[in-house]
Amino acid sequence: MNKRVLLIEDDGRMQRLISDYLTDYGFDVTAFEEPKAALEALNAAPFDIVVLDLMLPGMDGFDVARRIKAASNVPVIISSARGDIGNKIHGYELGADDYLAKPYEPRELVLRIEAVLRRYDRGPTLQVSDFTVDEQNRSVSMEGYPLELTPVEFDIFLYLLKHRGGNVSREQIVHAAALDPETKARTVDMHISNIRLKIGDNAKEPRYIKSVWGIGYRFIG
Amino acid sequence: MNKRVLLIEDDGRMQRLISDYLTDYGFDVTAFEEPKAALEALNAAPFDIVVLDLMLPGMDGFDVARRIKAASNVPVIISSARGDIGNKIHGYELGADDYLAKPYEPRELVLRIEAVLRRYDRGPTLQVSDFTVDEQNRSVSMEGYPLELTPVEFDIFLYLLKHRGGNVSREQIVHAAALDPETKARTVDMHISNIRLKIGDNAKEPRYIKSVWGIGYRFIG
DNA sequence: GCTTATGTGTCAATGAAATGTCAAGAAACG
DNA sequence: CGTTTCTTGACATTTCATTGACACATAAGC
Repeated sequence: MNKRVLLIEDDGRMQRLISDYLTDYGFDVTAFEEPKAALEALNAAPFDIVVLDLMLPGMDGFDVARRIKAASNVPVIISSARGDIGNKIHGYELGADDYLAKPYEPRELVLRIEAVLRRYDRGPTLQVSDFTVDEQNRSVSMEGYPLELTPVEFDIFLYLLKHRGGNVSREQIVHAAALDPETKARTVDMHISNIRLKIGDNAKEPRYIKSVWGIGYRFIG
Repeated sequence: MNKRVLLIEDDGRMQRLISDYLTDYGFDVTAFEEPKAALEALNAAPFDIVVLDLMLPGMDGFDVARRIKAASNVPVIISSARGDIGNKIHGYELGADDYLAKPYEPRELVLRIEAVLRRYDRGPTLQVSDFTVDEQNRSVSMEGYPLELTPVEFDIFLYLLKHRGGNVSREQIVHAAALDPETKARTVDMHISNIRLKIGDNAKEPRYIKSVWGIGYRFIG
């Protein structure tokens, strides 16, 4: 099954060139000049990846990228005029998965697309201690066996893993899991308690999540 | 305070290029061609991030990465020859915080470094005598081994370290640890006593915290 | 040197505060 | 609706902070 590419590019000549090239390399390409139409298409049918040209008419390119990322978690590759460093930074902040400066070789685009898709197929797995985390899929496994963490538990656990070795306050945890800032300390403790249950840890002799009195918690690898 | 980057790269031309570029962007760069020397430097002084080139002489790059991660929880960005996907996966499994395929734009490296550092957001670490203090994390380690100080003990110890060589009164300590101003002298003594226990010091022949009769205490480095 | 007043070290008891977990209910989800 | 997830109060438990008590150390005066 060919991968489906959504191409948003206003220059007709360029669009045809890229489109043909990608098709030759076995992609199914759907191209739009209008970002609005592209967004509708994205809602109507799933795509595997979006290639977005930032120089677009009628709508700010960043806005398009933001909408795409808000609507789905499809990977996005942004292209724009060479040397536009501000855009480059902005692109990454928007969560673009790769960035390509114009003019570029079509072959380069193919490589980037393949690289990004590979990353997505098996999301960048974070490996810490006995745990493997696929951030894209929001899944965690422990020594190969999947853990069933709730959304909040996942966010908290991921935050702890990323700060392994360091102390993490309850405030940080509340923020990391996007909880109501007014959330009580006991709530965080409860989530930790539940996580500990699921990973077979206990508070008194922790193998993974240690309580730090007066501070919060710490993941010990 | 500039972020400190430890660069491990065996190609001299490349090393100079990257080094200069990072310096321009406000990083303090220490570069090594030999991984062994780099590991020693890492033990001697704290770095905020390590940039490691996998193609290294005399030692397997993976082994270096493993040792770095084993020795400290400093973030690591790995770079290696393009398309070496096996390495890429392997890199992530080692706990590398990001991966960069060669050849890459120096600017790209800067972006990745900033992204990783943002994720880590470590407070600056204070290094005094045998102790390393992360003020932000409120954690202390002694010769690499973590100390378990209570909140008040931490505040007091930090204050002593910051005033190493100088005398510190009980009143100052009470103030520094945000204790009730009415707190009795004996309370401060007790905290000092407990701290001394935890750092293996004793009152009579102090190696770290010396009592100054009639005045208070002094940290002797 | 001896005495005395005062400072310091640490034990042990107490009270204060943080944490672990239960269980009940509220909120989100399908 | 029924189920899952999230939140929070309640209570037990743990850990910490404080302080008096008393031994010991130090400085100053005689």
